[in-house]
Amino acid sequence: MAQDARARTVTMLDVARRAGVSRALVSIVFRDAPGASDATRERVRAAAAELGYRPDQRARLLGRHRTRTVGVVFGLHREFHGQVVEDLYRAAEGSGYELALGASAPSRGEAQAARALLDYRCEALVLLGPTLSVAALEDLAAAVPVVVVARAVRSSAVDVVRTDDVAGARMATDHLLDLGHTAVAHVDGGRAPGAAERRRGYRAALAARGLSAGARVVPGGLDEASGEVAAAALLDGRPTVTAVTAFNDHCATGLLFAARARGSSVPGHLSLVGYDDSAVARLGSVQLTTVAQDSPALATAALGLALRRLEDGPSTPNGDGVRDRGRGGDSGGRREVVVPPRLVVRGTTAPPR
Amino acid sequence: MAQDARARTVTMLDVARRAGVSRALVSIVFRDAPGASDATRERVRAAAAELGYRPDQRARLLGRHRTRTVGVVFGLHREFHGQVVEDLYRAAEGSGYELALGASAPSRGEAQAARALLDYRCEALVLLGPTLSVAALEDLAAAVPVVVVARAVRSSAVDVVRTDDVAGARMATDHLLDLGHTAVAHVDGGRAPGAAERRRGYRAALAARGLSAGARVVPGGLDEASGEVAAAALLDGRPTVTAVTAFNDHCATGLLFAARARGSSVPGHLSLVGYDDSAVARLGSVQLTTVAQDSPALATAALGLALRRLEDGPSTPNGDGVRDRGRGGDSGGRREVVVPPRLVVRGTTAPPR
DNA sequence: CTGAAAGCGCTAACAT
DNA sequence: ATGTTAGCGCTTTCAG
Repeated sequence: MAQDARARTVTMLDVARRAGVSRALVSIVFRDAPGASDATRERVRAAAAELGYRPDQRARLLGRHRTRTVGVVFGLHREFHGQVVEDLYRAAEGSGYELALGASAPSRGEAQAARALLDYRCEALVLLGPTLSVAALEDLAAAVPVVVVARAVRSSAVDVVRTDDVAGARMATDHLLDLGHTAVAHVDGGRAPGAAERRRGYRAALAARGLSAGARVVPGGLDEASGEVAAAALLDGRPTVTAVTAFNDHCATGLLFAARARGSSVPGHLSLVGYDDSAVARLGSVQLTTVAQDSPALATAALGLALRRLEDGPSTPNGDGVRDRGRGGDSGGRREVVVPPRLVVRGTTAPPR
Repeated sequence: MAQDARARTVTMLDVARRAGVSRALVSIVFRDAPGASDATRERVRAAAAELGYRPDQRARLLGRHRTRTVGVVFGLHREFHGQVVEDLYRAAEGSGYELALGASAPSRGEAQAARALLDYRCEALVLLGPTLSVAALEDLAAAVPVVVVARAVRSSAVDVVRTDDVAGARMATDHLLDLGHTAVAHVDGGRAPGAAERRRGYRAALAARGLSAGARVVPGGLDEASGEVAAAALLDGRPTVTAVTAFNDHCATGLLFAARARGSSVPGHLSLVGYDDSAVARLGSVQLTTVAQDSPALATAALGLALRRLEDGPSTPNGDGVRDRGRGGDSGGRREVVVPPRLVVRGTTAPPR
């Protein structure tokens, strides 16, 4: 029963006729706007259902002056981004706003994704761990409110929501130090968003115990392969460290595999802490000690900031209370929400032996 | 220099005025339609650039009768989907069609994602490994051409593009059998797309050597945790198998960790084959033998089928040659493209000892 | 090559 | 409560 002749698109007028009312009435019903009796609403909805009518979003958004759509740019290959996107959907539910996704990947730039989203007239942009230059971000911010998630951008043009990575890395390092380790290395994330902060947290922890001299930052990255490379630097020859904090769980996993492949047991010979509390970290047979980011909180805050910008627009001089120009003299008072991380102690960390 | 007063949206008319031409001209230029001198095009583009004009996609799509947009539904937490989506973008480049993303996740159903895409009037839908019922798929297919990727849907309502999973699983199993293993188990993917085929390929390989009696299918899944659970079933007590094929690399990774945690070496005590050739599989310290799916081919074929449906629409009775109603008497002749898998032999498989 | 004009499927005043 | 009527920003035909 394959209906090959695609039915002509059902329009509002069709529904109106079917229900014996005017088009405006149908519009009212579908917008849940006041001005229609319950009986009519019922009738219209029934007619629509029978015809399989669904309002055309393009037309809706065009007619309305606002799209009430927030664009989200995320990395297709970033596990953590998937989590945040899911939480953003949750956060958007019932907010009256829709989400539009723009994917970035090695072969598809973030700028391109963002531009495409703007072409659909998203009213705001949420960028997950963007690697865009500050100039590029400000460029986007010139068009719509921009919220950067998981990267500490120092620009008065964008809002920022991020985990306190300095604190996170510090917790991880302190945990190792508390266990008695004195030779702790950090495999960093290079130029990845958050990497600088995590390096800083690591160094701060060492400094606080007068161990700065022993700081050892090894080049890493955000995938497993980078952890593997770091393992070579760290473990080949006579091992000089007994513990490592890695940029993230992926990196830590690579390191873990590589360490075990070399016969060094974790946490026997080497203690290891990751970051992000990913799926692997939770495995019973991995039990990676890690620093968890509160993705729901990040998502909620990000969407919250975006919506606040939209609601207290420049066109609404006197908002309903909350004013966001709190500090400095810069117009708009860009905001930064910093979410605390949480250390999850599992099985890859133990006292040195 | 934060410009707080968002500039009023720049419209085509603004560009026209600035360039000293008519609106129609601007339209022509931006559509790359014939009817404007090179000099004029230049002038219009310049004016647009100065004003930062970007055509409004909503209006564009509304005015045009076609949206030339293909909707893609993918799983936010499926690493392989990310790969295919990236390849779909590549495939779409220069095709004259745009992609619109709809994400599914535990908290956001595929149907919901698909519906949202249809509300934007996508002309076709590409669904990656959907878990939707056949009825639901046919429902969608009633509205637009639907291409299902990575799942063997037996319905005349949708086109299908998939890896030959039976062959893939068989290659994996044969490889183990060729190495001399006789006790080979399969950790399956339950009800996941492709799981049934992979079970079948596994069984076929055993049957071909008269080993059917020793077939052992262990319940698994598509994440690491499922592999871990399977490991318990397989390795606790006296191990009864010397080799395992897993539903995918994630599952295999869980199994690998769990096996090593139990002190059974891979491939020493246990040979292991995954599926998908994911990032972890390629790690130097993992070197997982696996079955690779040709993601670029899948993406290209999927988009190709979708576009073919759109171009040889029912409204174009006599296409430019290719006819897709080849077999059976069903209207439309649904197509299926089966892409061959490729066995990648690495280090987790070895002869039994 | 240009300008006028109808229409895409809605929304949102404004009348009745 | 219900109908009428302009738009929204663009595409596309058609006569200049």
